[in-house]
Amino acid sequence: MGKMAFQTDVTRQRKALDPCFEPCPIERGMRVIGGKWTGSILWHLKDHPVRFNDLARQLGGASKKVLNDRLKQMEENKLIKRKVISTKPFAVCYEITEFGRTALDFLDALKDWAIEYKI
Amino acid sequence: MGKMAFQTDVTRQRKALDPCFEPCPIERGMRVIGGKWTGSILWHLKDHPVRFNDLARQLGGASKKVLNDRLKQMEENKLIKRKVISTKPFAVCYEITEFGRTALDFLDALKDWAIEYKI
DNA sequence: GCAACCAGTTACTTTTTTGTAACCTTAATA
DNA sequence: TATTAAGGTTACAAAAAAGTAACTGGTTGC
Repeated sequence: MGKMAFQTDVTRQRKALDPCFEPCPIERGMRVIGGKWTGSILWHLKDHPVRFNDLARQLGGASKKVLNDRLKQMEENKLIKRKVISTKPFAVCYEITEFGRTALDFLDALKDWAIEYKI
Repeated sequence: MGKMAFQTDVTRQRKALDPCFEPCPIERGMRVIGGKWTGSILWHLKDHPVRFNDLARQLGGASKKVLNDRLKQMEENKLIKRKVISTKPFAVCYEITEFGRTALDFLDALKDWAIEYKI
């Protein structure tokens, strides 16, 4: 109770003493892992690398453009890595990085939560 | 290896056998908890109910409209509850629900993750 | 030769989300 | 009496995200 930064009595309010002007860690984390498809993509890569068109097929709803945008953003954020696995028949795969793996625990928790509460 | 739903040999690809046409649990969960400000709002309510304008001040960056939109959406999703605590001087507060509380563990994990990896 | 597959890219439109500013009613304060 | 605060709402503009469809260029199989 003593740690409250403002009064919450009904009749009178003080100004908040500690507004968070910059996004807090939860907000920043969400911007990395919370984008549409981001979690799903990471989840699909957890067991083995996956190739672009396979990913597109597995993520039924995402267009190539959106998928490509998201993959690039995730590579920038070091969650995944793009690898050219063959040049003569040109082939690419995407694999999860060690850093990407650090997010799997809580994606797993999110998955369980969504299932448990029928979201 | 035997559980793979498609071949990943370099030269020839089969169709993916199990595309997820509807969003998977991770995706659905993100749509509930992953919206901009959603996590932060829930976090600010975890210790005690907070009033509308206090929330607006604490979340420095969010406008009243955006905050209001998000609060309504969160109430629809049963994460929070709006309570009129006084009518003569009209006063309202928002409090986290039991269901909302079930998301706190995972938000906590996200917060630690964001801090640990300097996101 | 022709079609199909790979891994995208490009241009464009549509939709969704966010932000801005003004306005509203009631109540209390200076 | 004028101002401020609470808890919003409204109309509108701007920006961001998402979707569509066509197209590329190389390779391989029929």
